[in-house]
Amino acid sequence: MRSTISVVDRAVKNPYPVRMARPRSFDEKQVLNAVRDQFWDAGYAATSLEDLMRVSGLGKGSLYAAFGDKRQLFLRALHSYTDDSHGRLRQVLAEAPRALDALRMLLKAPIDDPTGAVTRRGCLMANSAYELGNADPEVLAHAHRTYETSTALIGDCVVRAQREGDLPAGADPIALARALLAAQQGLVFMSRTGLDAAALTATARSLAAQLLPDRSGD
Amino acid sequence: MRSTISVVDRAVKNPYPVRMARPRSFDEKQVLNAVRDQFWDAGYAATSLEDLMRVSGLGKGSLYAAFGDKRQLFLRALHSYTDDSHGRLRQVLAEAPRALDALRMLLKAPIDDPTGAVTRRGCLMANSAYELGNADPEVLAHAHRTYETSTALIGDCVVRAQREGDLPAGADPIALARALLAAQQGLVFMSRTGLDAAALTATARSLAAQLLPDRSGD
DNA sequence: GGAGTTCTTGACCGTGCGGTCCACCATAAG
DNA sequence: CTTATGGTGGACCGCACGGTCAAGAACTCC
Repeated sequence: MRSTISVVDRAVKNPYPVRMARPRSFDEKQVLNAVRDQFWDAGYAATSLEDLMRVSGLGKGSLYAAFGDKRQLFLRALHSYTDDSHGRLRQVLAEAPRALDALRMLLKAPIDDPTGAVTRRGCLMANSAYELGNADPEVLAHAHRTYETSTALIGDCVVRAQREGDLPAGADPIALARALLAAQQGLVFMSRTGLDAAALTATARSLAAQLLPDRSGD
Repeated sequence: MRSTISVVDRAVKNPYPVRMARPRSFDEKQVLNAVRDQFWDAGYAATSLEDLMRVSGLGKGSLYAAFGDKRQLFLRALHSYTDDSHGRLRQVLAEAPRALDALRMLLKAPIDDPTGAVTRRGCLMANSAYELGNADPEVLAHAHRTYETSTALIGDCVVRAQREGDLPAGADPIALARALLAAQQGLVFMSRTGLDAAALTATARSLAAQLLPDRSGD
């Protein structure tokens, strides 16, 4: 009986069933980050299992035991990415002293990047939707959910900006949020095609000037 | 000597060197169109040679003899696509009685599509830039050139709209053209993720209202 | 009809892929 | 210590891919 009780105690204290054996020698989050970067840089199809083993430092067996096949590992990394992105977005939108500033950041983010290296990678979710959207409905569905969430977050911020008197109260916040999101994705895309920083900046300024007009003079 | 002269004559009249032999049993343009649709629907990596043989109706040998390898065939199809697209863009921009209407069409095009099937495919050039941009500099360079050309065409149209009094004369035409292009790419992208037609329409309207304001009341 | 040339077909090849499996290892409990 | 258990790494497999090639078909010219 003693052993049974001991087993129950252990099950409460840690997730290992019955008995602990050899513990994992890697941190799941670190592996997911490394894998995410690899998929981000090279895309799904162009990333081989060998690449994944190299960047994660794990053997095939470990990867498969821990995450399943390549596609599942990719989906895990993708979810981790979108969760992080939304976390950062929430933070930016919440921390800005004025909501309008936060919204302007959305359009300025793609150009706050001297070398263009960061922006050139684009957004992993967008890249994946483009590469796999036709073939993998789950990726498409996740993209849809992701952008709906982003739209809602930005929409809240638009409402706040309206309350603060920085945006016309009449406009539909969701439509404006979607317009901002579309504009941002467009900017990232143009950066990805190699548009130079100066032109990108001018474009972002033009978009911001018209989608988020300065009403301080009102 | 007679044969030499004959060769010259023939070279002028048709592209076959020296002597005509078995003629091609396919039309190059038709093959390129079929291949383009396949790449468009499935992407580059997800399209196998077998797919290409199926849609073109040709054997491997013929494809390779006529176009080289898979990548070259893809590049040919891509160039054909961008040429056609620019042709249509030129036509739309030139034929519109008022330049502003033509510019509005740019943002409305993604939603003039009841089932969404057409828009869901997105733009082959954009899809390719996303999928291959990291790995194939030539695709990226072609994307860059393509969008520079589009920018120039749209920029001309903006100038015309300014002359016609439909857009503020002060704005930088190129920056506005780039903003419109970015907005359009953003719209196409959101459609690709499965955004429903109603939301897409509202977004397009919101973008058009702010980027191309109605000045008829002025 | 014969000769010469190109186009077509499909069998064939090597490679690299994703995925499986198993022998070995590290750890915890007794 | 022994034993049980889960983690690890790499050898191995089958397959589908992109790409090659040779033999035959289709055509023109003489």
